[in-house]
Amino acid sequence: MSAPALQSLDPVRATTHVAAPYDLIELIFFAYRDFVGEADLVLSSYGFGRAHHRVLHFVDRLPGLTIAELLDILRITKQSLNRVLRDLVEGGFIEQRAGVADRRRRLLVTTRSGEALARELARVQSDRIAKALDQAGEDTRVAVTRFLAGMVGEGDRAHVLELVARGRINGPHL
Amino acid sequence: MSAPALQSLDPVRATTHVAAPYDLIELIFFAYRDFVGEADLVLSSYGFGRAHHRVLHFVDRLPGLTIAELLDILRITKQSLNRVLRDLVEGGFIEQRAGVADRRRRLLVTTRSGEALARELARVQSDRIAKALDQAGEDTRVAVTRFLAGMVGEGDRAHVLELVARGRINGPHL
DNA sequence: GGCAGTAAGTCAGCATTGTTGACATATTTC
DNA sequence: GAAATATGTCAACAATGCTGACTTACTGCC
Repeated sequence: MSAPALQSLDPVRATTHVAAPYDLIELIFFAYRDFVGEADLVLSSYGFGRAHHRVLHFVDRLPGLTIAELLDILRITKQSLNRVLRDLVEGGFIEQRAGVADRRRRLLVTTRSGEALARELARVQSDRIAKALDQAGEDTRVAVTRFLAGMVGEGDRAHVLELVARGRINGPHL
Repeated sequence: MSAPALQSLDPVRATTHVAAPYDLIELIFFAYRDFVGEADLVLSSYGFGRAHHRVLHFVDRLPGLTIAELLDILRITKQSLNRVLRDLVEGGFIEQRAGVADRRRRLLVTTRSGEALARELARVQSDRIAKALDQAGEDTRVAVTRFLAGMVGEGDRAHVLELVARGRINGPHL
């Protein structure tokens, strides 16, 4: 926090407040609407929805992911997860393997076609992000990355950053 | 686009690609999940959901909004909108007035309690944004605003920016 | 004045994706 | 062997999208 006490000492701001970032609240809505909307179009041609996308994405990025870890990432119930996971497995996009150390665990991995779909979806989203970063100018990427990380709940932030880094280690996927 | 042709001329990048921004794809997911999740908690104590929030928010920000404009913002069908709008009207959070020039139009405005709820929800989201901006350092706000605007579909961007500006004109709401 | 077009409301039914609760199975750990 | 753990499954329900069809009220225009 950068010197919050200054605010009440500043005569101009003493009786007023910092304007609430309504522009950002609204831009987050519109940006997210269009960001996921474009992927939805691709997904619907496969008979899948947004929930399938999330599962496929994280399995592609974190091969060997378990059900428990996925539930923790998505914050949904296992019944909801199982419904979409079943579609993906039956469609030949995801495979399950028994864990090595613990055979109760199901390690999830993408098949060739699952990987292809995940990458296709990531490409349309990456293109949109790349254009937005490009238009926004220098240093934007670092600022945006920090901002988004700061938007994640404090208790979960370290875990999220670790997951994102884990995904990166698996390579740029290109 | 900053000199995309350079990429194929750069010997280091000639056979490879720019790494896809997987970190940003994932951070957008986690940031949005927690951003709306916190508001959902408040909403559920009123028996409302995310869809009610969106309607209430934009009506509070753009008093006198018509059904047609709201449908264009939310990109849902009038049947979906009507379901949640009816809840908000019956709950005494939104009022409808006949249009002045065109009496077919319903001008939507928040009641006192509707305004209070809208502001309460905006406050928790503003607080999260303010903290994230603060942690991310100087110049972040401009960069993030530009980035988010760039994420909006090109065809809709001018309209979105106009709406956001229109909302701002109504005052800082504090 | 009457008629076409427009803004909005409504009914019915359905899909996706979230929820609870209860219970089953396989495996590990103690 | 018993308890705990990881996962799967059945059933029912809620929120929020959708399509299609039809109504009502009002405006604009010939």
